[in-house]
Amino acid sequence: MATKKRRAADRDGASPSRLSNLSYQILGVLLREPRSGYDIVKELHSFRPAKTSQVYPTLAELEEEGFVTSVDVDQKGRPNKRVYSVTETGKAILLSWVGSEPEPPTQRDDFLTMIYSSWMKKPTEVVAMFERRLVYFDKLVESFERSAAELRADFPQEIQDMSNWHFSRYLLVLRRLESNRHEANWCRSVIVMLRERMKD
Amino acid sequence: MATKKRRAADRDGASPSRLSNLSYQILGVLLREPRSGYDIVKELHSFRPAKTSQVYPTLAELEEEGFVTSVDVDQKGRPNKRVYSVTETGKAILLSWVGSEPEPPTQRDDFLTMIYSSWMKKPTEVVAMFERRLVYFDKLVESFERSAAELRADFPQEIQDMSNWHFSRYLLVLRRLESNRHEANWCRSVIVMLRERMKD
DNA sequence: GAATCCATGTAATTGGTTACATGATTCA
DNA sequence: TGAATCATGTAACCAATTACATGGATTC
Repeated sequence: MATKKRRAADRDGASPSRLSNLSYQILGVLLREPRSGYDIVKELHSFRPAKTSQVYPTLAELEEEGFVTSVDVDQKGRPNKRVYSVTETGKAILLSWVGSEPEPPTQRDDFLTMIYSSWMKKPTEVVAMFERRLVYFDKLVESFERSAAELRADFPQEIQDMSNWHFSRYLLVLRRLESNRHEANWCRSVIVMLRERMKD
Repeated sequence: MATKKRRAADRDGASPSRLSNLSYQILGVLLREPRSGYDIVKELHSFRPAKTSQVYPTLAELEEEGFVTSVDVDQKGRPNKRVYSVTETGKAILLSWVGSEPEPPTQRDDFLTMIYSSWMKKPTEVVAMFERRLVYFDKLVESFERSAAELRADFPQEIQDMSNWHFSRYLLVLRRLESNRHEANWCRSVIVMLRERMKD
C-alpha cells in the first residue's frame, strides 16, 4: 500500500490526462529499446537535455503508474543497473499523445535578450558578440554534420524506412543541422550588415 | 526596515552576481522607456512571453535591490498604475551583462518529441502532423511580415540607426521572420519527401 | 448581457537546475 | 595520483504556469 508520492490530479483518484513532455520523451526512448536511467540521460543529451536528478524520479513515477517496468541487472566490474521498458499501457498513452495538438514551442536564449539592449553598446562590441555566436553555431553545425554522416554510414537502409526508428532519428538530426546552419548564416549576414553601417 | 523577501545569495549580505534572464529582459524594456507591469507583459508577449504572476514579483525584487524605481500614476476612467524606470545602477548591471558569455539557448518543442516517436505512426498521420505544423508557422510568418512592414513604415530612419532602440527591435523581428520561414520550409520539404516515400 | 481591456497582485503547483552523497573501475 | 565513466538517487532551490481574487470602463 505504499503510495510514495503522487501528483495533485492523481490524489483524487483521477489519472493524469497529460504527462509531462519529459515523460513522453522517456517513453519514446524506451520504446526504441530498453535502457537504464543513466543511458536515457546520455541518449537525451543532445536532443532534449535532462539531468539525472529529474530523470530518475520521473522513471519512478512512470513505473508507479504502470507505464514502464524495470528489471535489475547484475554487472561485474561496474555498478548494477535497473533496465526499464515500456508496457502496453505506456505505449498506448504515448501513441495517443503523438499526433495530438502540440503546445506551441518555446525558446530561451540569453543572446537574444542581450541583442534586445544592444543598441546601447558600441557597434564594435555588438559585432564581437555576433562573431562569438557564429563560432558557437559553426561548431554545432560541424558536430551535427558528423552525426548525420555517421548515421548514413551505419544505417544506410534503416534511415530510408519510415517505420524504423532510425528514420525519425535521422530526420531530427538533419533538422538540427539545418536550423543551426541557418542560425550561423544569420550571424554572418548581420556581421556584414553591421560592418557596412559602421563605415558611414 | 521591511526586508520582505530575499533570495539565498542575498541573505548573507552578498549581492546576487547574476539576475534571472527575465530581470535583464525587464530592465531592457524599461531602458527603452518607462512602463507599468501591465505594459511590460504586453511588450514581451511576442518576443519573450511572461505572465503577470511572474512579472510583478520580479519588478518588486528589482525595486528592492535598487535597479528600478516607480511612481504611482493616477488615471481617470481606468485603474491607477505604477510606472517603473531603470536607475543608473540598473542600467550599469544590464550593460555589463549584455556582451558577457550567454548561456547556450534551450528550446522545448512538443512537436519534435512527437516526431521522435513518429516511426510508430501511420505515414499518412505523420504527413498530417507536418501539415498542421506548416499552417501554424505560415501564420507566424505572415504576422512577422506585417510587424516588419509596420516598422519600416513607422520608423524608416530609426531602424537604420544602430544606436536607436528601433534598430535592435527591427533586427529581432527580421530574425524571427526568417527562422519561422525556415521552419515552415522544413515542413514543406519533409512533406514532399514523405509523400515520395509513400508511393513505394 | 457577455466579453475584453485596463491594472495589480497572491497561492499552489510543476518543471528544471545545482549541490550533495556514494563507490567501484578504467585510463592517462 | 587524479580524472572520467558507470550507476542511482535525495534535498534545496529557482523558474514558470495555473488558478484565484478584485473591479471599473468600454465594446459587441
